[in-house]
Amino acid sequence: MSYSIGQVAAKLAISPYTLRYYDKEGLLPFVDRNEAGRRRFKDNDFNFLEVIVCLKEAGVPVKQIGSFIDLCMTGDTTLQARYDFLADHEQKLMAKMARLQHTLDFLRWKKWYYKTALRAGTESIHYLPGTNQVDPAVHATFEQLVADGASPVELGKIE
Amino acid sequence: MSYSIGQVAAKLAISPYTLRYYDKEGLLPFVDRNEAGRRRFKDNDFNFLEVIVCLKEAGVPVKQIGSFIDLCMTGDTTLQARYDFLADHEQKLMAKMARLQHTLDFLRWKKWYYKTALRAGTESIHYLPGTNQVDPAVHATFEQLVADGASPVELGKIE
DNA sequence: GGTTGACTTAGAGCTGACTCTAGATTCTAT
DNA sequence: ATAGAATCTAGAGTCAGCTCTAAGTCAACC
Repeated sequence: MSYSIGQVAAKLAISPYTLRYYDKEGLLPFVDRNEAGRRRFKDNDFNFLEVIVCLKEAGVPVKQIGSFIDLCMTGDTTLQARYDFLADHEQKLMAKMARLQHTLDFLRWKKWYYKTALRAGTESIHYLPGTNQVDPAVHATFEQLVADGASPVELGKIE
Repeated sequence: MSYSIGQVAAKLAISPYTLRYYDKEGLLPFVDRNEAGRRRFKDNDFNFLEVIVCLKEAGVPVKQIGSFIDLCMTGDTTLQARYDFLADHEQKLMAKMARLQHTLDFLRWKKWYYKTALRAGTESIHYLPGTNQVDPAVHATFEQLVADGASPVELGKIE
């Protein structure tokens, strides 16, 4: 079974332009061509494409993905290097997810901030008396509610 | 207490160039200037800067962050819009984290793939007999191990 | 009083990742 | 057999998000 660039693009939900660009950047050295020079993707190529899509999603730059594919094409001597590459990006991705969790926590505290302001009809309930500056104690209040067992998600919900 | 652009840049670990760029894009309308026209950041400005950094980390484009700051400057009539904005990006961030979790799962399965190949000294243990194509059953084998209670993280570890 | 260093602006330059155009070729369906 | 759709390449264009340069201002120190 073989597939045209259009079929592969549809399956992966990316444009044929992008696939040609990836090819130009050396990400698709495994793709065959027919007599007319058109790309013919094999079933096994989807194993590579899956990896490419995964690394993209993980935020790995195209050039580095190219290096990984190079390793794949070189053979069994690069097995350790390929493992190390994946382990490295696993660590980076875990670090990123931890940062995103903090970001999410922050968004939830700010939602609570606006929810309470909305209930009061004005943001000024959070200001230091007589100023336009946010009282630093407001964040502490939120943190205390969470420490007392409230869910940040629930605290931010309206209704 | 007030801070120069350089001090703020150092505190946030971003370059003064970037801060000026954000200002140009309308993200810092709240920053005062001294008589000489130099930016003077106030303590309260860090509340805005925190939000900007958070939204950046969440992947919100600079222009959209500018719209949010506009809402903030407009006053209490925009409280609901600000809440909705944050709630929207909370949802988007949760969706992104779910995708990243799948990406992480994939990286772990591939680590296991290379770990087992390394143990055998050759990737060909994963190929269909007599071919250079990966046996689709290999992934199923990994999934079975996970279904039987193995941890994907442990399965990918070497030693 | 002169040098150094941090700051100012406008605007140019850079990078990554596409995205598209032009012009030619090939495949598919009637 | 021919129209229309899909593909090919080379190379140009686009966009976001910085990043830097140039030319000038200003404050601090020796």
